[in-house]
Amino acid sequence: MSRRKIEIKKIENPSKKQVAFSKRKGGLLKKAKELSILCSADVGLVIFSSTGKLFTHPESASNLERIVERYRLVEGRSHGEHPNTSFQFKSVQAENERLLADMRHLMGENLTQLPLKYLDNLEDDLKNARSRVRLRKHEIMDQVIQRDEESLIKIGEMAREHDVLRGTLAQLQNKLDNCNEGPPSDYLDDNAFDQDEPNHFNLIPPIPPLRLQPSQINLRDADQDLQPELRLGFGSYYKNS
Amino acid sequence: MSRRKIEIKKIENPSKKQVAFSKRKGGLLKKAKELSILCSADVGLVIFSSTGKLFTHPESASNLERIVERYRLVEGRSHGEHPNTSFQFKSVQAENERLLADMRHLMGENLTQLPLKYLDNLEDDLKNARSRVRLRKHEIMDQVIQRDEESLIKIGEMAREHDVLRGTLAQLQNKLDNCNEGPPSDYLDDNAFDQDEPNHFNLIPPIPPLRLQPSQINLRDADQDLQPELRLGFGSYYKNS
DNA sequence: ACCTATTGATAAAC
DNA sequence: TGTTTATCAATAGGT
Repeated sequence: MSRRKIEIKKIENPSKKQVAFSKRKGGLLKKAKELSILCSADVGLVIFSSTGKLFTHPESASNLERIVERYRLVEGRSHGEHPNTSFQFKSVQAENERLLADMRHLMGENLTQLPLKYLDNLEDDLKNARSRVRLRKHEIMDQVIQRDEESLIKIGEMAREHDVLRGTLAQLQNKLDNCNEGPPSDYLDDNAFDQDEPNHFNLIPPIPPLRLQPSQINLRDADQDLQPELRLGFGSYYKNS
Repeated sequence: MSRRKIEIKKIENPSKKQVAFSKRKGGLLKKAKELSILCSADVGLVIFSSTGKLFTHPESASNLERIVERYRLVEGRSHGEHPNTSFQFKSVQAENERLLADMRHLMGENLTQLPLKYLDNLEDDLKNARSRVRLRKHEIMDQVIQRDEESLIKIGEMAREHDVLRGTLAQLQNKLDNCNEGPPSDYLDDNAFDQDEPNHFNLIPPIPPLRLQPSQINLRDADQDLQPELRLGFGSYYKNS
């Protein structure tokens, strides 16, 4: 429905996916509303974006809740299920189990019962995930490198300023020394450096001049022995079955 | 969207309403499915016709039930009116959140807040997982190939036996024909082939001899267009945080 | 249910 | 995110 026909399969490009989601969500909600109005139908629509954001028709939660209840009533009747209080808990628990199973698969575990086609998809997902992770790593590394370069420049500038200040300071110190040997003078203003204490320039320790060091950061090989707390916490989610 | 623009208001004509409902219901369900596939979104749609008939996406009641539960969780959470406030429930829910977060990372999503070290570990995990998946795939493929070869051998043996049997059968047929032209004979025993019916060898249709076909199975490229239900159901497990 | 003129939805580009 | 535009898809009305 647009400039070009698209195949109905998962959009990998996150940006395109987001745009498509936004547009199609709007279209779907609109059509849901139209159907409900035109045909006096009870239409309930819930949409979770892949980022977990919720959108519904109708917008009113209580109205949607009514439709959900109606659905439960009809569906429960055909399956002999009754909406008891523990249902929610069971449902969350069941979702947990599914998540755990998928998670294990994503970690390359418990693969023995999976059909070849599923494994093929899994490998594909892992490949895509890894390339996204690599992309993000490179983004971060580029940022760090850029910040590093900027820092070096900044440090250079500061070093030069610092040298100038030291020079000035030395001059002032000399003049002060001369003054102490001769009559008092007002060359120095107590507030010139916003000091709380009176002048004790001769007590200021000599500051070594800043010099740039060639800083070779090897981001790739750094920290091969990573902190355990930075590992995926997956292993800790295993349950006894 | 059609021959004439229509106003979005209740269709009074029952016949037109029924036609419109049928068409638009199909379109809505189709678009719901498309959105869920294209954008990895969790989409639940229930439609009650004005006559009370129920249509849903997804068609599977358990999958829709899961989405409904997810909706309830999110909606209840935001309104603080969740009836089930037991500690157990909350803990399962919290575990769910953790699983989801890790899951997203394993799918290469929501990476922006992760530190470089974590990403490094993640990439490592993904690499290892993928190699395990590949290993398992190859195991399966090797099994299939081996079974295939064994089957070919077996078929070869059976084909040879079959030829022998056909030869014998032809001989017997000839003899029987000769007997029918001449005096009766007892060359043939009714039970020789364990038949329920009396001999009607000339009624047995000719069986074409089995011959081996070179069977080139391309396991790698087979089924590139995989069934969506074989995909990881990850997208559908997202929740609001 | 099928047909098709027309409106509506939307992918790509900005 | 919003707007525009060229296309593709859905569908109202007719058969």
